[in-house]
Amino acid sequence: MEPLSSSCAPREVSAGPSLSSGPKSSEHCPGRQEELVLLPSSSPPVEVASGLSSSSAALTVQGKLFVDGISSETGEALLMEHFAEYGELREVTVIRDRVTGNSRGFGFVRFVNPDDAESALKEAIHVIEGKTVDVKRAIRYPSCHPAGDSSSISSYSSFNNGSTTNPKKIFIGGLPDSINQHELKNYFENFGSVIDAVVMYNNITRRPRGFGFVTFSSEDSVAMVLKNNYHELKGKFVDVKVAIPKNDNKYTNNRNNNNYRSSRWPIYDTYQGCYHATHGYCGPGSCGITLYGYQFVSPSNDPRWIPTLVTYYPYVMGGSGSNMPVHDHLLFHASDDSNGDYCGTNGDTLQ
DNA sequence: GTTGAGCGT
Repeated sequence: MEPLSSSCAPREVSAGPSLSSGPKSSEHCPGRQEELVLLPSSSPPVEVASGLSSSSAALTVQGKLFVDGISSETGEALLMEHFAEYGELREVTVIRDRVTGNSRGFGFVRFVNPDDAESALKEAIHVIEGKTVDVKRAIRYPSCHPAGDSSSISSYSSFNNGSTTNPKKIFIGGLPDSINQHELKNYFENFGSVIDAVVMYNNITRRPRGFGFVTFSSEDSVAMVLKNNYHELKGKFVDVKVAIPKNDNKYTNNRNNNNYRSSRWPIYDTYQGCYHATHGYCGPGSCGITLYGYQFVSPSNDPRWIPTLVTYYPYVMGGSGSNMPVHDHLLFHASDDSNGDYCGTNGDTLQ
């Protein structure tokens, strides 16, 4: 039997003819070109665009949106009718099963003017034929991956392009079953512009699995979110942490052993840092401190420091302090030195 | 118990 439709047909990503990606970093995907369209440097001052400068923008096709969850009855005409409200379209496609011709429940629209796509993305909710659909930037997956290895794809859409600092994505555990992604998004938009919000379901039972993810356009939002120890959604306290990059071997190796959940200091842990309106976030990682599980104390003479509880990963905590000994539960005092360094450092008081 | 599904021609 010949496979009728390979789910993994080799897809060549054809680089655009004249894409000058500039000095943008592409460390998130070693060995790959930044072949996809980047937002112009003169992007309009919309928060969504600016927040995507280093991550999602590199994976998206300008002006193109992925529309998921459309009804099986929804064809190109209805898709077009819906999205034409935002601007002129250059492409509208409903993806169908090659054999049966049935809609696979998603499609693509591409706007002539990418700004129109941004407008559509800003819409809180899209309803087509009475069905709430999920509208996101279309992502071009760079190539096919062997079964079981989706690591390089996942490193695109999650975390922060492989960057080990300043995460933009949070994990929310203990979600009430009744919550949907729009409610999740609404809540977290109190902390900044949300690029994506998902509630995870069991694929077979369709039951909610009790957790989800929210991706912000700015890491500052994550800091703000984590500043609160408690978040209440639909009457239930939920648990918010920095998302572990999925399929990242650095984590999954450990995730599969007992340390992941049972050890005192698992692969990641929570520490206390500070957030300051002017100086920004401060804690291990930004201060070069390799300690974790300690308390970070803000300068008493500057009330603008806000304590913040942050989940972080030990391996992230390198930098200038990577040769420091590792201790538990140490008390640091932040200092305001002549360099304007408000962070706790080697020279700070240990108690 | 609370770490991921999903995107083609």
